[in-house]
Amino acid sequence: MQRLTLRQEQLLRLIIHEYISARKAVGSKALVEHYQLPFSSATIRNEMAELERAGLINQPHTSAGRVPTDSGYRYYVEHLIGEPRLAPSEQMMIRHQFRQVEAQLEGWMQLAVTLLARNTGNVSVVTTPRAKVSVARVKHFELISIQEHVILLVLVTQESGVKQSFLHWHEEVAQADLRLISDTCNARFKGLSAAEIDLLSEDETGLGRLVAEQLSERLRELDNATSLDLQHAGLEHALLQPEFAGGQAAGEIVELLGNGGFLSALLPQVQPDSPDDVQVFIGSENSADALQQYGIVIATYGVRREVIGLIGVLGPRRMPYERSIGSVRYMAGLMSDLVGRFYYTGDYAEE
Amino acid sequence: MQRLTLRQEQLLRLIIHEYISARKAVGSKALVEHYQLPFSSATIRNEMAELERAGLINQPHTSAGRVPTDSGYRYYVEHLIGEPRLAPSEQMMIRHQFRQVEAQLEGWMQLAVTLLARNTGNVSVVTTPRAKVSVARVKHFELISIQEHVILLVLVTQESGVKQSFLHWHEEVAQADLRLISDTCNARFKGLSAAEIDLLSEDETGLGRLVAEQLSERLRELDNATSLDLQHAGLEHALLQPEFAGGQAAGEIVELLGNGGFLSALLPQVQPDSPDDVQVFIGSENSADALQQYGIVIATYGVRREVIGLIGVLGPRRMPYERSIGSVRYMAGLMSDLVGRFYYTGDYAEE
DNA sequence: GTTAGCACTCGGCAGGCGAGAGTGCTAACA
DNA sequence: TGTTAGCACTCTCGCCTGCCGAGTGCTAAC
Repeated sequence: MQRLTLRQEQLLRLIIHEYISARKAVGSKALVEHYQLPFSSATIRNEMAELERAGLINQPHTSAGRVPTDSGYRYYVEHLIGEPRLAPSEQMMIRHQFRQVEAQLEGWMQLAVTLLARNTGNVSVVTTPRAKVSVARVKHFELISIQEHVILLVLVTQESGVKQSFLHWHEEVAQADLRLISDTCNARFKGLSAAEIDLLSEDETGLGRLVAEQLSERLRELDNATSLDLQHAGLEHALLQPEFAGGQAAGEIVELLGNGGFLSALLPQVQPDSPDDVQVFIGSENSADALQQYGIVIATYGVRREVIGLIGVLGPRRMPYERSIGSVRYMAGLMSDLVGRFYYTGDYAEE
Repeated sequence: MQRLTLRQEQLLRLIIHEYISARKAVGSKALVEHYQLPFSSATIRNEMAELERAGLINQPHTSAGRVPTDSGYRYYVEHLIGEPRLAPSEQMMIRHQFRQVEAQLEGWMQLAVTLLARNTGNVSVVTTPRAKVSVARVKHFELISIQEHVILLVLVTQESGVKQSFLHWHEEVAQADLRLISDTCNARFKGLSAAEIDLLSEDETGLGRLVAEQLSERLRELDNATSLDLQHAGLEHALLQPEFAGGQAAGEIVELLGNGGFLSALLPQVQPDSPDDVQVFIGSENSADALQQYGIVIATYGVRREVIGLIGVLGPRRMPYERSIGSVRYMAGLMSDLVGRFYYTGDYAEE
């Protein structure tokens, strides 16, 4: 696509801004008045005709105003907004809020997704960061007596995954005895994968066998954890958008977010290797049918190439891309930072 | 309120059923035709006038059909549906699904809320069961090395609560050393509450002090856990109801469920001491303003009087009460059963 | 290159109208 | 006494119609 003239670009920008905030097709006259342009509406009309020929805007019907097309938004995102950053004051406010919260992953995710939704006025989503390696192996586990018949098993894998589960056993076992069992089993199973434990577990008897079975089961859960779990916030923003106000569309977006449909539609098109870099998908640019009516601003976060999560914003195609991109970029960077410390370095207290 | 005649009761039942399924005001003629009543529409009209005088139904406007009032639904729930039970085949199907899932609380809650939503065609909610005792005390904890600077702390309280958190420490500590530390600290802190640990922690140094601080923090979190956390499912059902289809109402219900507003509005009016017994709140019967437009069917579940959770259904006033009450009662019983075994007895495998 | 003017298009809205559903009342009937 | 048929009346809803205004493209003049 060839580059537009400066005036055309500014015009496109104005059309998009106006359409985003007023959510109805924008006409030449209204545009001139509202922004006090130094041209008459007729001139604007000529330019608009040009933009329409270029496929960047179109009219829903004759004698209506113009509405940006997907390519129009694309041009805007590529050429007209540069690399938006959050204002320093906003960055400070966000960092401040993160300092208030417990230094734990769930808290960070919860806070990030909430702030992002509030900041962009749209639905925002975040996934847990996941290691990319595929076969989980035992690093260490502990057994803790909870109640008469209930034992807690805590498993840590070599990839720093943590998993806990409850064992039920027919008789009470003292904590000291649990320790003996866990010591021998730890020695035996250290470094093994689910399949390898299965081979050994047949030789085990009694509680040891139950432990082996549980370990194997948990490891397999980690292995099969293709389903990154998705958290979202700000759903109410989307429901207030006229695009999704009808019961039909509202139901669709809720289902999309609720049952994993969103992730499985989104994942194939996300480049996992552009850390902290924001990717934008506008309407028909989405490969999955289910996403055709949305605009998506998403980034990966994590540590180097080892653990990767997603964080981003989901909204109607008519979305404040500039602000969204800035916010998502900042949030992804912040989350990468936090997860990095969390996985690899010392205390978070002094910031 | 005085009792109605048999025919009036049947009529009320029909009106409610018809209104629930067809969701528009029901008229005398349509009723006679649809259910092939052995009376003419004129007779039905007379009876309807009587029901209206009793305040059980009313007309939205002259020459419209009749719509049940809150008192109408109340009469229906009290006198016309008895003690609905789920069909045995449905019970079996549900139990079967529970057998497929990991024997853990989160899994059960997730499954229960999903099934309940599907079964009733409405939004369903569930909270974690919480012990009613107020001060948490250490029973046992373990320290597990995760990575160079990261240690996992798993805490079990005397009330069988489990809490985990990550510690960051400036140097690597071998698992064996962690065990030494945890042994001495366990001996020292066993049976203590947050406040009591705070007193001792000043004498501690090094890692022991960090552990003490963390333990105290986690215990306080358990103490202050007034905010039962709420899970919900089936939101899409509500959004498809015409009552909530507008963006306005849709936004309200999402916010209600999303930020704790629902629980804080509901809790004051729920009787906590009627275990497994279903409570119904219809429209204006709800004490909180925010709930006036909803019908709520809710039950407590848990173990004796010690741990109590909520499970139930939220929908428009026009809600299938009979089916909802049956489903909620069954689910609450099932959850009580599961939680009971989980906290107090042996294996769940054989059902 | 810009602008004023003009004829034209079309969505949205208000108003009028008729159909249909529903009601209460009255009088007749079993 | 309870039930029913008939009737006059009311009100909503959907449909049509005509008008208003916003917006457009084109042309001619500056």
